Amino acid sequence: MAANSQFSMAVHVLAMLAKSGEERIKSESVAGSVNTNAVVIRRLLGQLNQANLVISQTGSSGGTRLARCPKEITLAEIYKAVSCGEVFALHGKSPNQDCPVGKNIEAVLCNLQKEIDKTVGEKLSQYTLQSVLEVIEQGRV
Amino acid sequence: MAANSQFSMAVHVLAMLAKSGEERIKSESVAGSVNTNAVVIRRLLGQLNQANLVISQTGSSGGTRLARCPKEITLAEIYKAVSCGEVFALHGKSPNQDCPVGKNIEAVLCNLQKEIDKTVGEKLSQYTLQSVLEVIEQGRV
DNA sequence: ACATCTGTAACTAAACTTGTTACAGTTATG
DNA sequence: CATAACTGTAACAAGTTTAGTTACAGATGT
Repeated sequence: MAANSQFSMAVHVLAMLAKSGEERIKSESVAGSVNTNAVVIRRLLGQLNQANLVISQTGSSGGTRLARCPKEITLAEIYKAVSCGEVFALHGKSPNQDCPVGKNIEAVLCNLQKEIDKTVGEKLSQYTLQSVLEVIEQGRV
Repeated sequence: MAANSQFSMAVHVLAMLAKSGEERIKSESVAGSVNTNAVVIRRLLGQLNQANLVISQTGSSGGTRLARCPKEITLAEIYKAVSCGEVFALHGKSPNQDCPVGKNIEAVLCNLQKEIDKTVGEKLSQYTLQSVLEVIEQGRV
């Protein structure tokens, strides 16, 4: 279980909130659908809250709802809110700077990394939470 | 050190092999440039070998060289050869099938995953090992 | 025969994600 | 105002992954 599934979980959670409209949903309910612990959900909601995607209320009859209309939330925003960010990682240790390849490879890979991340972001921004919800409610993909 | 940097390492390694042309390179030499252990390099070369990107020779004066011309090796092939594959992971546990969202979200995310992976592959196939080598040798990015 | 490589198994250490318990702080309600 | 019902968050355990290491079998040139 070491693969990062936060984006998947985030889309799931936000789809539920989108479906519920103005109504506030409890972390326990969401956890039931995602099939995990409520604290895991609250941790995730914390990140989504920081990204201004949801609004939570504490106290009795508290819960969480979307901060914006599902039509205005793109998957790119969700990805950005929860991801560690990079499709692939650069070297852990720095390459040997005395080697002509080692000396320049980092800059090349860093630029490539940015470009790939940008490409992923652009693709994800083609989808909104609304579009995801529509597919889910139609039951066909 | 848990972020997957195999793609970065693979590009580095293959760039070195590309620069050396027909000459066979020892894993020890490559390890010196990447700044890691020779066994790590040999493990990586094993994957690149399975993908028909390199050819290794055992025994004294053995080593590894590219299996093809750098112009014919795209970064997409390299990515495919070493990556675990996915930009984001699906849920670890299955969502609650009794929930209308939980029931359908997996299929939606799975399709999305495939599409993102395809997008990354297409972007990476725009670059060849040759093009990477040219940037490295010019020293500017 | 021997030195020099690759290939690979086995083990360790570090990092990360998830799950879980525990508890402080907030809010609605009788 | 007391209590029940929430969220927010810290702290810790467990499982997984990656990288680094050591060790050694097998291949090959001299």
